[in-house]
Amino acid sequence: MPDLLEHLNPEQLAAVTLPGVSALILAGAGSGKTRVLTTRIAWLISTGQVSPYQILAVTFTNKAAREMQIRLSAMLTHNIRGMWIGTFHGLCNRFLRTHHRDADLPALFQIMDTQDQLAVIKRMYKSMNIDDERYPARQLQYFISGAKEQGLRPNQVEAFDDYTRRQVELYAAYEQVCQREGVVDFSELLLRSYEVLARNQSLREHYQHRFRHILIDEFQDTNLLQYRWLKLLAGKETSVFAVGDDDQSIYAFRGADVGNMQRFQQEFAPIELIKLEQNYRSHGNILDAANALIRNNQTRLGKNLWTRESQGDPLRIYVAPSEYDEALFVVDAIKGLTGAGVNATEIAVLYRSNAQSRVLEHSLFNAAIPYRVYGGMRFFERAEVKHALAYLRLASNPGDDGSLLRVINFPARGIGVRTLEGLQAAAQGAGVTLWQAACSSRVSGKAGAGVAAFVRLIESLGPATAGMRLPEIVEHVIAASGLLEHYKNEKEGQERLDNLRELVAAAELFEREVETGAPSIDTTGNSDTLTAFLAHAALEAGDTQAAEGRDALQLMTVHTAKGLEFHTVFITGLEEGLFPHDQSLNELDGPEEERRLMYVALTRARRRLYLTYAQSRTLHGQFRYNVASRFLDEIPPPLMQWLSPTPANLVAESESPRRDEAAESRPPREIERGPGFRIGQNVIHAKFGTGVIVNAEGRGADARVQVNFRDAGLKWLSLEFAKLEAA
DNA sequence: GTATGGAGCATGTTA
DNA sequence: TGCTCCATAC
Repeated sequence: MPDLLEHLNPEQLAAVTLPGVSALILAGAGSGKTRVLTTRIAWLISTGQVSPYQILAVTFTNKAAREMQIRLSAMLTHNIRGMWIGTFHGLCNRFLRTHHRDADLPALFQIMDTQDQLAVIKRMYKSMNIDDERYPARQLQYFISGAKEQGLRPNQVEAFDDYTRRQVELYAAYEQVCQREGVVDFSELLLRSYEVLARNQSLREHYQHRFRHILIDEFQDTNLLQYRWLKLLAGKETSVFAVGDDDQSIYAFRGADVGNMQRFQQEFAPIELIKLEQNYRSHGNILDAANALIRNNQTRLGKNLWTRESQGDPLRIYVAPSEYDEALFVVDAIKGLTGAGVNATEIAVLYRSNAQSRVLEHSLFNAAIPYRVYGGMRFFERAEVKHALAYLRLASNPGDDGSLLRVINFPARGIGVRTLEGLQAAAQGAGVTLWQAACSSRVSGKAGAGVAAFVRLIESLGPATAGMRLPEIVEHVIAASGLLEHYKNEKEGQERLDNLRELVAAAELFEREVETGAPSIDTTGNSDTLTAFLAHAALEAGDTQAAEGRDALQLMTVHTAKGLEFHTVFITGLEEGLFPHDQSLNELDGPEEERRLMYVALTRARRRLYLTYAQSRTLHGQFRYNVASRFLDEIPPPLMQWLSPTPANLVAESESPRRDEAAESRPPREIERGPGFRIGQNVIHAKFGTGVIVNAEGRGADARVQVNFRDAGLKWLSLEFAKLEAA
């Protein structure tokens, strides 16, 4: 058991073994945050201070929750099933399933994702004759989520103008629809749990007494409602252990409130404050650059990362004339790196906005470099998967109008717009759900036959699948609904069929995890595995893209890269207007949030960091010239090595001569190692023949030259491996 | 019920 | 520039 605490540095050890008080752990990037969190839990349990049952550990992403569980089960021999560990939404789901009566929800309530939520709003607009131009559905969706994340119900939202008053009315109407249909959106999970706890004293005291330790990951990302939820759960005896990094707060735009860190210090006082500043990830130059950059922010609690590692390479800066040249540079550099033995999965190309990936992808494709792009459509969000899930949801809760509308005529059953309008009118008139209206529908003719067939189909699903295992149920529903047949007959249906098969596989995996009691799967309070699976599908939307090959290069936005690390990182598009982004500059705290974003980007790299920008770029069909990002000016020049001087920075250098170290930041005219190699030098290569050196980078073992061969064209060669001879 | 085209539009994103 | 959404036409 003491070996749990081995290899912890003094600050980590202090944090892990804090006696039962509340604490704020300021954990810098790469400082072993997850390790501290999980080791503390393991320490609390293995020293017998608490049982797993008394611990609540909450994260933002399923991935983080899973990682915690995996690490914990490696550290402990205890059964941790009784522990509450998961995402805010997952835990609230568990809570509401158990206390659905107190929460005034049906036992089989369904969870809507953002797509479903938008569909509900649009449907409501139609029945209320709302002008979508004046009150865009998307905007109302933000309005509702925003209000809920502040903990506000319609009657609590302050409205000083007619427009807002109308939005509040629509918010109220939306709530009625959801309540009638037994569906909840993501923020409702939290708000509803919060309200149950706030209103029900005995329940609240039960949980406050139960949870002796509450641990929160990524505390800087919490919103106001999450903060208040935690505060309600924490009793007098509870110690709250909040881990976060204000410098990595990059989600203010979706409601995260760094102010929670100050709030926590005041309202949970007295608390312990521990800073984890030793970084175990990056070389010194990378950290120095990150520290120097973030020092430009005014509002921060203050931290300075340091490392025992060597300084390492300087940051490599490349200025490209256009985004195409930027992409070509990245491709060349990657070829060099993988050629020198760096695994492609250990290389990440980061950008500020998704639109930038296209040019990069194009060049990578042409160069036949396998890559993987993060972001975009996720597995459980695909249309065919959602169709299948809609049938499953109807089997368990036919009152779910959204699911009914999605599939009542898919595959086509001859139920057209007019029939549907009739059904909707009947439902509205009688104040019932569409399903009830459909059951008592007396539509005649073909449409009537279609509706009747649909009703019979849904009604048959329950009895037909009784006693089946989850994957069999899913398989049955896919076939009985006609989805299978439909996609088989569709020309481009193969991929959709594959996804449906994948859904059966997902059900299989899910069932296995339920049986083996994997703590990530939670069936507490669920009446059956199907309901749990449907909640799982909504709460964990799955991966964004199937892995394309094993050794694929990683492409993603800086936001997506948070929490990850790579041997080599390229930060591209470092231009004013792009990074920092134009639109952020008008926002309150926008510029500082952009800088934190850059800080996150820099600290992803372990060994090697490339910063690139394009002097010109076409964005949204608009060609424009750009100046270098301010962030490049905020990194001390001695830490940087310019791989391609631009006239601009040559001028700058002659105007203000820099210290001696600045010599490193100029492109190397002489290439160390290999006698007398220079740019412009003619060389001979055993395989490629004769050529001329046109570019060079790196020193020592890293030194590489770009040679334009007469026959073989442009090639990057590592001086260490390639046998080059002067001609 | 599906195909086509034009208008409008364009940060970041977890559950 | 490229997509998403909606209206219109078949």
